Amino acid sequence: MQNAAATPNPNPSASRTRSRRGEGERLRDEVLDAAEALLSEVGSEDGVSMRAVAQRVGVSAAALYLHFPDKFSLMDAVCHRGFEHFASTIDAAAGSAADPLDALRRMGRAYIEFGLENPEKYKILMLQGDPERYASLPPDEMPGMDAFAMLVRRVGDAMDVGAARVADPFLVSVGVWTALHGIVTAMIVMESFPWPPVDQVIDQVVESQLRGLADGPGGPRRTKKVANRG
Amino acid sequence: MQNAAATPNPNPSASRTRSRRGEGERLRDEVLDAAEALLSEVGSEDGVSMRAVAQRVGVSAAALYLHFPDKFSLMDAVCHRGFEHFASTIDAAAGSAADPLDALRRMGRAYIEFGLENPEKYKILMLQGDPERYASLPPDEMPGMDAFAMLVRRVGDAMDVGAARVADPFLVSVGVWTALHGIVTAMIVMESFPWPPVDQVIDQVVESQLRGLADGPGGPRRTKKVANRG
DNA sequence: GACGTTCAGTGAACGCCGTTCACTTTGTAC
DNA sequence: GTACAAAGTGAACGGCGTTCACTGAACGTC
Repeated sequence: MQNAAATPNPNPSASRTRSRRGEGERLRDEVLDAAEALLSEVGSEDGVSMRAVAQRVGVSAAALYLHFPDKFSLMDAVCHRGFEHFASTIDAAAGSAADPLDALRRMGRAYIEFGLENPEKYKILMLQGDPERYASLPPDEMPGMDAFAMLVRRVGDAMDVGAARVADPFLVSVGVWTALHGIVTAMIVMESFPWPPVDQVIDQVVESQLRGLADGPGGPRRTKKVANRG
Repeated sequence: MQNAAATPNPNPSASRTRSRRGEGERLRDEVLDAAEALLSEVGSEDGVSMRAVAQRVGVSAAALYLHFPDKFSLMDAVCHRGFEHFASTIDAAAGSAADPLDALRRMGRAYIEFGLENPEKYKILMLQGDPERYASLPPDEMPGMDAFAMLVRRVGDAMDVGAARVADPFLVSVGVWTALHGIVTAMIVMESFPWPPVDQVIDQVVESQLRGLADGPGGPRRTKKVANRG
């Protein structure tokens, strides 16, 4: 029985030379690289130990604490580095859209694709919420908050130009986002579920959300009160 | 800084007397009770250690291994005990419905409520998927599979009586379920998100899924091919 | 070129964890 | 009374995150 974390260092310590004076930050990047590689090899946060990361870099475990106060911060940094362009990627996807509703459709696809391409990071960032440290952050420092703000804006746009029913854009955005989040989460975690082809699932979720947004001649089935929020 | 797991045994060992011959199973239930209590106090699987469970029961840590081969099995048993009536609760919710579409609405609400009332267990069961052990289970042994099968049947019913657009019931059910799952997951994990009142969110998600299901005079915006699946 | 400082990093330890195993205690059947 | 099996113990193993006193090299200064 093999354990990926126990695999001897593929980049052994012999190769690493101590940083020169003033180059201490070099280690920080090396650590992030090693942690990221280890994470995607092992697939879960628990499988990535500080000792294993250190060994792969070719450094003692204590050295990691020169740059990260604890393991949580290290994993956090890894994930944030991976999600640096999350919001902009999603927003860019909307760029080539024909109309605001189409923009939302493209954003939805981009969100799901991004999540499925970075499963370990998505899991850690969005599912691991250590209530003590994460959940107590101010809302605007939460992981996908900038991406969410864009979604709210886009939903508002769609309503402004009459492409979507008038409703509370915040509430609608919560619905859209949780639906996207649900599909990413479920597909990541429950690998053995007999998922239909991913494109079909994306279509199903995104389209049904959009149908909900823009219901045509039938008119709204229910009136929602419009509210303003941050 | 206090650690709930380190709290001294509120049911100290003095009170427990060794089981009589043939009563070994007694310990099993006591362990499950203690683990469940600890889990809901601490809120995460990691916070529940075998030693802490044992201490609370008033027994050595090794004794737990007489009834559970490892920690995973213990947590699994705790969660399954909590979710024993998951499927039936959800199905019961549909019982009093006026029509098949209303039945789906009530099931959705029941699903979300059940999840929000058992957050730790929902997290472990649905989010912790240890790929090595869980994900490789045969599909019909996955946690909520019986509940999902009911959903597929109900969606099929709605289509049969003409209450919903004709489509692939399996695919539609995946969409409905992932949406419900998304909202439960997100609300459990991201506590500090400025959630709208839970009833509004439930309405938003469930209704938009149902609007997608039953689109009236406008007719289907897109045709889906109908497929059959186990 | 010796000196002190400071940066970059080490090695051993602490207390926790899941798990194992040789062992004891206890009740019962013969 | 004795043998046996069930019920449970205690100490240990290796791994974990983290801390802390310490070291060796590089640099500015005299």
